[in-house]
Amino acid sequence: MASRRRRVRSSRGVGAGATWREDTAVLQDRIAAAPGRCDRIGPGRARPDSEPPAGYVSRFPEERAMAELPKEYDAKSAASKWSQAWKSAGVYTADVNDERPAFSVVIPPPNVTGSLHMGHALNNTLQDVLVRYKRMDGFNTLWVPGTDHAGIATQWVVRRQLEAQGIDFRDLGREAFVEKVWTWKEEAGGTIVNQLKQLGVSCDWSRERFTLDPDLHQAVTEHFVRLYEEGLIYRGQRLINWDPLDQTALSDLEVEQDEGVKGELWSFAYPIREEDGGGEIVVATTRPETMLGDTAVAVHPDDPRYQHLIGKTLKHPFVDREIPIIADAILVDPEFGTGCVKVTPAHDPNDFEVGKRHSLPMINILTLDGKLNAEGGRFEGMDRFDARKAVKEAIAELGLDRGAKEHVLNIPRSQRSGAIVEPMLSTQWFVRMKPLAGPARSAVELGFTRFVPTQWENTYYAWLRDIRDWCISRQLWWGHRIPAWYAPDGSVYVARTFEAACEKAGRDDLVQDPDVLDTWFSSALWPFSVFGWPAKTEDLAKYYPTSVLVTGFDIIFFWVARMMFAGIHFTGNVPFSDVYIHALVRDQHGEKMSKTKGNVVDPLTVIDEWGADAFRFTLVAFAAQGRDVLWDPARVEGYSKFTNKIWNALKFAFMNAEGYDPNGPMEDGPYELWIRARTGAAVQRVRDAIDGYRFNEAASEIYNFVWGEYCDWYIELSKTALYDDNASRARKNAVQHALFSTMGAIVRLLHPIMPFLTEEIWSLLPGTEGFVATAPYPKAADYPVEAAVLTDVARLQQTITEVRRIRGEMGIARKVPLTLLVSDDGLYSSLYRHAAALRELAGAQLEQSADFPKLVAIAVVESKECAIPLEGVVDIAAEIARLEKTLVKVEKDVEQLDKRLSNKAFVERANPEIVADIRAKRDAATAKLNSLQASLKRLKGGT
RNA sequence: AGGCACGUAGCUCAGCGGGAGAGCACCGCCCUGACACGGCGGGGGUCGGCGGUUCAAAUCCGCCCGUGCCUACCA
Repeated sequence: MASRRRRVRSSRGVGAGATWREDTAVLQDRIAAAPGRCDRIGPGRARPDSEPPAGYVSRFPEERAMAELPKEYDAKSAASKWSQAWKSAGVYTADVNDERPAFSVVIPPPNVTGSLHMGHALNNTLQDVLVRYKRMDGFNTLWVPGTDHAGIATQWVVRRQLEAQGIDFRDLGREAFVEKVWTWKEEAGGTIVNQLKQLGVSCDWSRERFTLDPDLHQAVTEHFVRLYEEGLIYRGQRLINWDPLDQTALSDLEVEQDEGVKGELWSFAYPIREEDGGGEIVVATTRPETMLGDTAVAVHPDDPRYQHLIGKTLKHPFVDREIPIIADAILVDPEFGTGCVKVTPAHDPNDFEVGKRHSLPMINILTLDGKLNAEGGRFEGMDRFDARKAVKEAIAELGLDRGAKEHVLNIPRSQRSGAIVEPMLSTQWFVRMKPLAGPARSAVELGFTRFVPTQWENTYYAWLRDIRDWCISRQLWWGHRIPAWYAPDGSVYVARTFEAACEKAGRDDLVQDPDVLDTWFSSALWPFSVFGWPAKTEDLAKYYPTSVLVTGFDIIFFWVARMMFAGIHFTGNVPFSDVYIHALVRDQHGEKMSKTKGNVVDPLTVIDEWGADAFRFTLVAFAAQGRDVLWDPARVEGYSKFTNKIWNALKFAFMNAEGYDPNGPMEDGPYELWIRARTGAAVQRVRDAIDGYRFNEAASEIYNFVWGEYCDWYIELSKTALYDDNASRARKNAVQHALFSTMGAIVRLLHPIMPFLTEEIWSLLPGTEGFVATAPYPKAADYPVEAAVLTDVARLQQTITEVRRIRGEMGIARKVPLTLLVSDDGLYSSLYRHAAALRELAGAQLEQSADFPKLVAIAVVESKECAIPLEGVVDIAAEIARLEKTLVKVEKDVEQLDKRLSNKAFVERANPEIVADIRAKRDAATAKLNSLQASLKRLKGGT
């Protein structure tokens, strides 16, 4: 609630400001003016150097004065500005008539009661990365958002609110209560949706759905009725999981085990009837009160200790009941305890099976709120845990207590309420799962749906293999009412409407089943109910099956598997081609985040502090396949610096943009060719990473390219031309163009991860049109590669690094000018063209000379010696020390490489390319070694 | 009890058959005309242990030890 209010206020604040309305108007005009823009910017074509790229128009610098560029990137104002702009331009509204191939995703609908947590943030950020990428890459892209009505959770929220006002929800009555819930939903249900918007997700909000929407309700009814008609839904008395707090049945999945709880295994004696010879039989239990529902004691048929007792009868100490001693080989393990087991068919799953095998009476001893009922005799009306104590005391009074020992056990609890769940005999609705599980399984086996990472397929198979029938009725008021009606005689009529049921029954005094369906029963239909199924809508035809489902492993059973069988059963199609399973977000120490542990990180706080872009980038960078995300606050801070770095690079481009004419002549130098080729390589790596759902790799590729290549190298190299008064206009123009167009590629590449920053920059870049959100994603083919330039610049980089290392290791200040002497002709002529860069980046003046002075520092570039005269710069001992240090390393290298090459087996059997490669490395290392030794000798000889 | 992951630099994690990597942290030097939310350079790991396969293993296989999770559970 609080965050919702905050958001409303802030957007009003922005709306009242001077700029955003104007911006929006400009953007709208641009969009109107540029239809089909996506197809124009050169995918697959290399740009001739003499021509400006498509999409760049000449309106610079008049419209882009430097004064407009703020000193720092303001994440908050950019976020609200662009959210508004995207919304009013309808950027994320999919057009069903758009002929391009579809890429569609349905959101895992968060609970309508929910508020955004790290899991949501990760899940939706990853979806948004895929969706934005595909939208830019030319697909008719649709991301359907929505929320889930979350039966139990929502009912509780409103129930508690009423209780706070002193109202018992039961007194209100069903209709009034459900009305209250709807009111609550309208007022507060939008919280999580608004929070998602702060993340910057590009959902099509015009298609937002709620699992209780009328047409989705129709889908649920259809689902139920058809399965019933096909005999796949039945009503029956079964042992189910009962939550006495919420007073509803639960499915097996909604029960969690509290593991390793210390308790006791308590033993007591059942007296054997006098007629059967008297004596006693000792049984043990962790739930003493259940003895009130015992209808047998079982022993193993082959157990010699008890064989004579089989068929004899026991006298129940508290209730008027005689119970038989039976033989059951399945239930009883003669090695455990006394080898005798009390049997309570109505309150234990194994005992239930025994009860069926031996036709035992099944006596329910509990009321729906977990108290003892009339079957409890003198214990009637007691709470189950009070009764447990009372039974033990009463047994002791009778002298039948046979002691207790410590015992570690698991306690089943309701996932929602936390209450201890009781197995209870109850009449409920069930889905027969076996016939549905088969196709769901083979659809994955046959590859119609693929799990990423693949390992999750095993989990999926295992669950479907051992699947049990699904209890789908819930004793709640909030949810999809079961479409079943009862006649006064108890007969059942399942139909789509009351009228249809009446027609079937031939009477009109039918009463509808009071129960609602498991929330997941409606979630199972989500991938097609959102498109209007069972109606044959255009959306359904265009966007179903969806392309990918992105979700956490914790709901593979709850949701993924159920969508699979529902989708296959009703549409004949798998609901999605890919299922990308991401991990859980934990804290730095790998602990699951939980309120009780107090280690919860609130995504909204992170967004507030560092901005949505840095937050999203962090999540993506952490999202390695098959690994949990360990949240480290320091990383967000680090990535917020990344946004700053990009912003400053942009500033640099603008500061040096004087005279830039995108349509003017351009004369590319080697660095322009180099950065273009490197851009293409980065584009390919990023695309490959996203295509393979390797999100973290995509993030780090972009990061390394922007920081390590564009900023650290290209910007620095660009200065050689920009600061050169003798450089021609065409030369400078080419550099300016490379600065801007590479930045254009960077923001397009990065947009899926950092939508706001990139949109902001796109709007400032000269010549761009429309939104980056709909600009074409870069293609590697747009960036020509000249291999010679790559090796040439790599050589330069190596040389610069060598000089810098010598400076660093010898403590030579940056200001002290150095001379770099190169003797080798080839190396010299290669470096000669980069003399300016050597001066600018390494502070070294290039000279050719075969005659090195005595006092020099030696740098080896591609096995060729270069020398830096140190006369008057540094003392000789320091250089000797430095060279000796290097020598040790190189000696080790040579030794290792020689060792491998002297291994005949390696030379003969290894891949020849590898062997050649190792030889080359050995030769290079040897050359370096020789050179170092020679230098050392010279230096030492000189003293 | 079964199953699945994971154990790599102080921390968080990439790499998963050819000479050990990133970010942060750490140590030097530098307020160089985009950025000190910065630049340049550097130190640091017998890749959990033991065996095996291979010319070659952090990388594949087996066992063991630790950690986490999932499923099923003994009254």
